[in-house]
Amino acid sequence: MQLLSEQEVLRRQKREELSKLGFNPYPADLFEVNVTAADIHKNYERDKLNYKNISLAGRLMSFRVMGSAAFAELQDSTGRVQAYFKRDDLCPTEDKTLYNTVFKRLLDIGDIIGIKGYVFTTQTGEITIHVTDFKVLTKALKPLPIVKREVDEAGNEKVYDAFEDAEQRYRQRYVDLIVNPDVREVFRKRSQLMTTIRQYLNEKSYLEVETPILQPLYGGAAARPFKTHHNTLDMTLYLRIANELYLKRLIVGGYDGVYEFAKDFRNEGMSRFHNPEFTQIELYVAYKDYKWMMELVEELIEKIAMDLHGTTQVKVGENLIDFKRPWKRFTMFEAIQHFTGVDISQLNENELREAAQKLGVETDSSMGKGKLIDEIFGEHCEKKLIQPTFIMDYPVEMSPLAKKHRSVEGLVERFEAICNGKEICNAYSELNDPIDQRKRFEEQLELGKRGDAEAMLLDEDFLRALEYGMPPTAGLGLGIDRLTMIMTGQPSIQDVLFFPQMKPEKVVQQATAEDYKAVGISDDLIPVVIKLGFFTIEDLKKANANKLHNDVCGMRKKMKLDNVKNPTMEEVAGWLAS
RNA sequence: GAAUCUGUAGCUCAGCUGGUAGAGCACAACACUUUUAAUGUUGGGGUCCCGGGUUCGAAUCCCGGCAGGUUCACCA
Repeated sequence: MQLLSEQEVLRRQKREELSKLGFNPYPADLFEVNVTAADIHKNYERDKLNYKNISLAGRLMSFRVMGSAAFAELQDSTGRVQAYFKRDDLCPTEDKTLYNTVFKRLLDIGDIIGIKGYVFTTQTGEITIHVTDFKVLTKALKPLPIVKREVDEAGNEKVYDAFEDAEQRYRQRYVDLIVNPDVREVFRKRSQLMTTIRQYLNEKSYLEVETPILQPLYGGAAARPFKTHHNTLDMTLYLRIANELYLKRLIVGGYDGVYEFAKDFRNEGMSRFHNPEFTQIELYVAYKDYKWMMELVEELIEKIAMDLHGTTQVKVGENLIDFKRPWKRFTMFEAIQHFTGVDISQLNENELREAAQKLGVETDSSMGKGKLIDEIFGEHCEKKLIQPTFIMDYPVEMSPLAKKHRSVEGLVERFEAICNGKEICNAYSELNDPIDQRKRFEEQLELGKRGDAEAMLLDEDFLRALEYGMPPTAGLGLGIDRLTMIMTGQPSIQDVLFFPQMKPEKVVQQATAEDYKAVGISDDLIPVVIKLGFFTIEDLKKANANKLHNDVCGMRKKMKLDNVKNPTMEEVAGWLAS
């Protein structure tokens, strides 16, 4: 048995009443739509003749009833439009049921209806649909949060009773999308962003591919995986943490360029920058290097900004970020020198550790050269890089899949683009020397043995592929969620995922109607017992029979259930004894 | 994982030093033929997150849970 609020009960009654009057609250037949709200607002003024006979469907979002005439707002996928309902137009005969009963009494905010009519402009200047006929398309049983907006003379929008509780918005994203148009817009932009990337890469004739999500060995990144089991094969499988090694196999196979929008899964902490599943696009192009890839990233992301905003400048929180090419470029050593004044490029491990400590970076003995450099960078540089910036040439220890630098010992050909203090992409000249790659994997295995839970595994099949020969290749991983956060100015990753991962909703313990009946409580009295706070039979059994009898009779009266007979003392005792 | 804040009506929130809950919107009824946060009058609606404790008495104080936000740490 479900506990319903007064409004939910009422809407269920209205649903019944509609049916009785012959209005199916959930009709099966299609409703012909020939216009959208946005279309009307955009084109009506200069093309009035075309809006004499329109048909539109949407959700009722507000009512302003004034006796025999009323205004309502209808929301479709493109926005809202006002509709005018006039009793004598809707009901030209003596029978005023359609207006008086169906429209005024049985419709609620949240219901979905279809209307037919013509467009006009009201005395106050609002473009409005004069409704000549309407049809109930879906009765909503739950009330929506009512968010009211007012636009003042300066054009500033004021929002009243905003629906902004993050938990409710994420758990019931459908409600969030209904009442918060800016949320709908964020996800539209996310989709546009992916379309722009796809078009850009397709124009270059790169192939969009799909590779396994269930992998017997996880690889391509340093992260802890989700583990699962295949019954028929009776084997452990992992949800991918990256698709890098599979895409490179395809480059070995002879494609010049491959990319995949990949859902990756990492079994790690959650925060406003981390969701257990996230989307990354990975791209591999043969015969290119990381410098070439930098040019591509600049061009692609500048294009995304233009497509989404019509400008290269995007406001993110307090910062105005400009994606206009060319972006600033630093080697990692240059960046550290720039922000700390210390040149660490010639230091050995002990000198590095000393330098790190002087700079206030916490160190421990397990940290090698690469880790130390990375820590200094993370502590002193990354957060300060607001405008898009390329950081190039990383220590080899941090990058087991990247090719050794063409001219500097101890580094690899790798870059990251940092924007708004966060990494948005990561790219290398890919390591294609199978002997070197095997050595790097073996070093990772050593790290694993020392307890590094994120160390990579050795992938024999991947090495076999490299042994057949992979051309020099540039590779890129670009985080779609993080890029969307920046491009839409959203502060947390949950705001760019429709359904972010959350702890399960707590389910309130609740006995069913059958449970109550089983102990001998009649249908009529079940709501009374629930109202008294006995949500489980267990709770009920603990009650004192005299008090329970008294309470039930009292509550029955309070709930004005005049048709329901009070139980006898013996009956109540029977509930508890059964 | 740590620190910190929050949890009261369908929604947004008040509720002081403890005295069995309030507002606005939403809902119901009535009035109202171009309103726009429509308006006016009247009314209904609460597991005050859950469980303990202190007390004559707890939404309020204490302890423990649960859920969420923020910041930090690890990771993209």
